[in-house]
Amino acid sequence: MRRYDVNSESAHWDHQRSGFSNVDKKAQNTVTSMDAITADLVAVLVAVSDGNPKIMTIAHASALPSGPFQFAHRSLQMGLRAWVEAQTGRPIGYVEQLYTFADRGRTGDPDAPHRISISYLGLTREELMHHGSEAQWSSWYDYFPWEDHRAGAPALIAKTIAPKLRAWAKSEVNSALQKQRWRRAAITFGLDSHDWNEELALQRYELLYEASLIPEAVRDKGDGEPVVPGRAMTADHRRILATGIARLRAKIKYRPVVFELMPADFTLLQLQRSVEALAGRLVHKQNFRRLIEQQELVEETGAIAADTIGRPAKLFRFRQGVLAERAVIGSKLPLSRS
Amino acid sequence: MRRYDVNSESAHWDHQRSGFSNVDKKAQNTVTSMDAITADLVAVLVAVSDGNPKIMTIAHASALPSGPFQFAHRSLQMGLRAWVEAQTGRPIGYVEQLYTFADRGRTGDPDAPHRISISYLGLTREELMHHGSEAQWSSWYDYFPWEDHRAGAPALIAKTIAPKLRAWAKSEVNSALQKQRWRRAAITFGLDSHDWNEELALQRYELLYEASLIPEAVRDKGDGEPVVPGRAMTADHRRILATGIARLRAKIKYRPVVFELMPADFTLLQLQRSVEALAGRLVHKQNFRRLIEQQELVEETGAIAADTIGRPAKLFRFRQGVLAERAVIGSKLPLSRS
DNA sequence: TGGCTTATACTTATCCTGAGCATAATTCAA
DNA sequence: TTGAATTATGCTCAGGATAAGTATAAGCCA
Repeated sequence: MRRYDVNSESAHWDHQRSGFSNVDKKAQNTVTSMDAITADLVAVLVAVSDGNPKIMTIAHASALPSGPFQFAHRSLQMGLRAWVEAQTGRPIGYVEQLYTFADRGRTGDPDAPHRISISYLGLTREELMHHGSEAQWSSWYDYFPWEDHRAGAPALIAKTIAPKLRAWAKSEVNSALQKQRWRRAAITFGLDSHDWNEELALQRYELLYEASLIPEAVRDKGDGEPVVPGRAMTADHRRILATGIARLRAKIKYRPVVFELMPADFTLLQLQRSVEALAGRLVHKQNFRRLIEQQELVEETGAIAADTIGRPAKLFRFRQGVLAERAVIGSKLPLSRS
Repeated sequence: MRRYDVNSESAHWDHQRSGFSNVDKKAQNTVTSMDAITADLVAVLVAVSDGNPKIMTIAHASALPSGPFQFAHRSLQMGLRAWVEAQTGRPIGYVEQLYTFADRGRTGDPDAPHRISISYLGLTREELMHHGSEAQWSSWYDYFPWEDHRAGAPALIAKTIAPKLRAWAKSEVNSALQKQRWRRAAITFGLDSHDWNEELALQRYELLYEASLIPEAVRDKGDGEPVVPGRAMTADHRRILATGIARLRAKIKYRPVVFELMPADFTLLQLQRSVEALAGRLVHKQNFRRLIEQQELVEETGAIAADTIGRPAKLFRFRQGVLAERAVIGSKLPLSRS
């Protein structure tokens, strides 16, 4: 049974054996040409500005910032931090590891040496960046136009994606698998009375890749035709970005990470707009406020927002205390006392 | 501000710069002696039997199964799958990546070549294993005796851990940091009116390591005295195990992964016992059943459990359908319709 | 001033959760 | 054979969280 998970590699389910055994562990401290690999650190560095989610890109917005993990780095995360600081001139607050990829199939060349990509999600404020390098901010919806549902489901889903996926499903001869293909499409893209689930960003990308509807698939597999809009990236960077988006969308629901993207003072509407930008959908204003306040995530600064339209809003700041208080995560087990 | 997260590396917060830049990406396809590293795959392979959580270990239960990632492997996950199949004689169902570590500080030798550990969590049924190799099953509470709260908080927390952590906090001269140390101890170990949170397994291990109360810390750092019971492991394997435990404890709450550990047919009590074994705490029986049934995770087989004490229980099986239906994860955002 | 915009308070029905009571169906030992 | 022990299962009940909306406040601008 194939599984889809935010964290899953595309797991081909063949059962080939290899000579891999845990017994011969002794002689592995020497780097042989067979085992030697290189590791890249890849960053999904996120900011929000003007109510849009941005990511840092390089090479004319065609790649995520990445660089080799080097001997000088004491640890992976420090390697990444050092690199981001060199880019931005400032330390970033929040960094978490995303996923480690090593899929030769994705690079085209089957004889290529193993190259591992260790990807990270980083959150920062755009204001902290100094420009001028080849690095720039790009909206992540440039790469995933089907992910922005703030103004309703984008037209391209009904117009392009759904029909193409239906055709892709139909092209499978086995009728059970055919049904399964369409079911998967319907679930991930919210078709056929299924609700849209913003957390499935990675699954959607994987599906479009499998159906050969995006440039990366055509490039890697040599078949199909890229018909779905959205800017591609080098190597599997767009896949890594999808992983980051999915992770962040899941995380903002149970951890106060949005504040990493906010200025020190903000109104509740600004906060809401940031959340909406990340989630790609709108939230209920009054209930959003109730949620924020009841969780005691913020406190009033006393000041009032200037130069606004409509009734001026109070300014809030993040209550630093919660980071220490809240190791507590929501338990969904019906615990017993005794 | 230091953060604690299930996924965080122990992040030393110094701001050293390095020569790491994303500009010199071109010449990186050749493996130089500086950049060359080796990658190990490490598996936290979990089963439940006799109501206890087991992990597969090697080397007389002192290490997690691990082996080098080799050229023959098409992808990381396939390398791991191949390896586990060779060990168990059967494919495993559920595999997910845990974390990638590369912390030289933990190996003792500061000049050691970079060695990356890519760890995975795998779930299986003990019955599927063939024995006879150096591999064996061990209860994970042998390594983390303070994690089992099924019979109430273990005595060693109040008797040994809490006093030692208090002393560790006191040994800090800066009074603010001193307070912070104790606060952290209290939160992670459920002291001072804080509730026990079973998901903080990794944070607890990290704390004991920092406080030099376990053998690994003494081995790596050369100070302190290991006073807390619990079997140690080679390298940072116990840390990886803690990561796996934390991940699994979090995951059983929102994904139906427990069933990977169950036989085909089971009673609801058996299911409950498995969850309790993993979570390390007891759950409310009636509410647990309501939760399971309301989510339509299981269906009756029609049969009835034999050879039991008390009223015989119906047998259930996992409804395979849910894996296809439930891409849906709980949304905690107050979404709006319009 | 009236209309537009945003902020914020409050209401209402519904669902979910924690906690426990009550009863059913067995085994086992006196 | 009876009752204690043990497990299974049905049901209730209160409180809190959630979804959805109504109502009012406080600014701007034409």
